[in-house]
Amino acid sequence: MSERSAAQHSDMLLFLTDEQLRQGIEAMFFAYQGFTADPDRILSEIAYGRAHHRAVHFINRAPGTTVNNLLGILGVTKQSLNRVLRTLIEDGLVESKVGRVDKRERHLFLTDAGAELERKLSDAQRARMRAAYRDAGAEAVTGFRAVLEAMMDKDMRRKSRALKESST
Amino acid sequence: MSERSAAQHSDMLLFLTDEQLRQGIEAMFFAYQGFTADPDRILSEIAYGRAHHRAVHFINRAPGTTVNNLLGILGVTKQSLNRVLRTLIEDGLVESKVGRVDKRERHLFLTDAGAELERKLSDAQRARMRAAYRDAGAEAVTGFRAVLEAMMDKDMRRKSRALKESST
DNA sequence: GTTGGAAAGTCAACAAAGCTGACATATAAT
DNA sequence: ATTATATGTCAGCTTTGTTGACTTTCCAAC
Repeated sequence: MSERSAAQHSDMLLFLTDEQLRQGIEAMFFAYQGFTADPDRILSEIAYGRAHHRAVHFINRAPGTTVNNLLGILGVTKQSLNRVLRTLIEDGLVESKVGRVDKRERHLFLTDAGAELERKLSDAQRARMRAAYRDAGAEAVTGFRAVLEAMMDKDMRRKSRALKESST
Repeated sequence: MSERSAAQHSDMLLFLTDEQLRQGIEAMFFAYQGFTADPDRILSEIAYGRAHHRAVHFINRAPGTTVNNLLGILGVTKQSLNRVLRTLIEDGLVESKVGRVDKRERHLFLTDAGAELERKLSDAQRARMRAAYRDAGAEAVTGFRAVLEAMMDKDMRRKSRALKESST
């Protein structure tokens, strides 16, 4: 291996040094704080938490989804989800309809009020995401998405893709 | 504006559509699950949680840091951090030394056992990050980092940079 | 030099949201 | 008929966040 190609080689792998990886880990941590900060502010005003946000987000994204399906996406237990869902239904933000083909299933929908909350939360979150995307540029966004995809667990990647495809 | 440049223009801005932004938001959510999955598994075996991981991580990163400084980095209340710190000190993973110049301050250090846990956790997390970086490639990593930076709150970006510089 | 406020840290009590386990009900599948 | 699945619920526990009250220490104004 010539000196030149050795240098290129180490250049190419510089981003895999422990220090670079540590910085990536910290960036992920700090960025996630920012990512949730705006919705969290809105939620705290109405005595809801992040768990409510997640439920509302994915019900909006896949209207009519079943409880079981939502469980898989969120990666929590049914007891935990149920508590959140119960308050959302009581407060008239989510509607639960018995399945027509399989009556054991409950299909979840946002009410108008639920859709309004979803919009408010996701407007705030998208605004930050949009600003970040714009600052970083289109190419950076492609890279961002590629790394995030590669960081997911395999089954989460599947779920993420299923959601993307369902919304085309 | 010619048709061609109009097309280019809309191409360039395609990544700012609501649908693209939503996908970015979901990717961030799913990726964060993966990001924390491996350390979480290790932590659950020893009856610790994510909060312990974060404390140990940043004490390792900035040995001798004060409680107050750590508070700012983690973005939690001092009472919340104190509980975690107390168990870590009791279990002999962290050492708290009264400040010499200002005796109100406590300076935090990892013991050997603490450093060992930190290594175990961060090895697992870095392995995933390394795999993601390798899959996505060096260019993607640059983009990834740029978007994350842009997504942080301003003061978090400052703290993140301070940490990076301190470790050179 | 004393004192009064600010800063750092600790203790207590509470809340959100995760978890396990046990059990009920309705429906579907065999 | 029996068994399996989807959902909901109760009880109780854990982690990790919160606020409020308190101690110790420092510093600056008087």
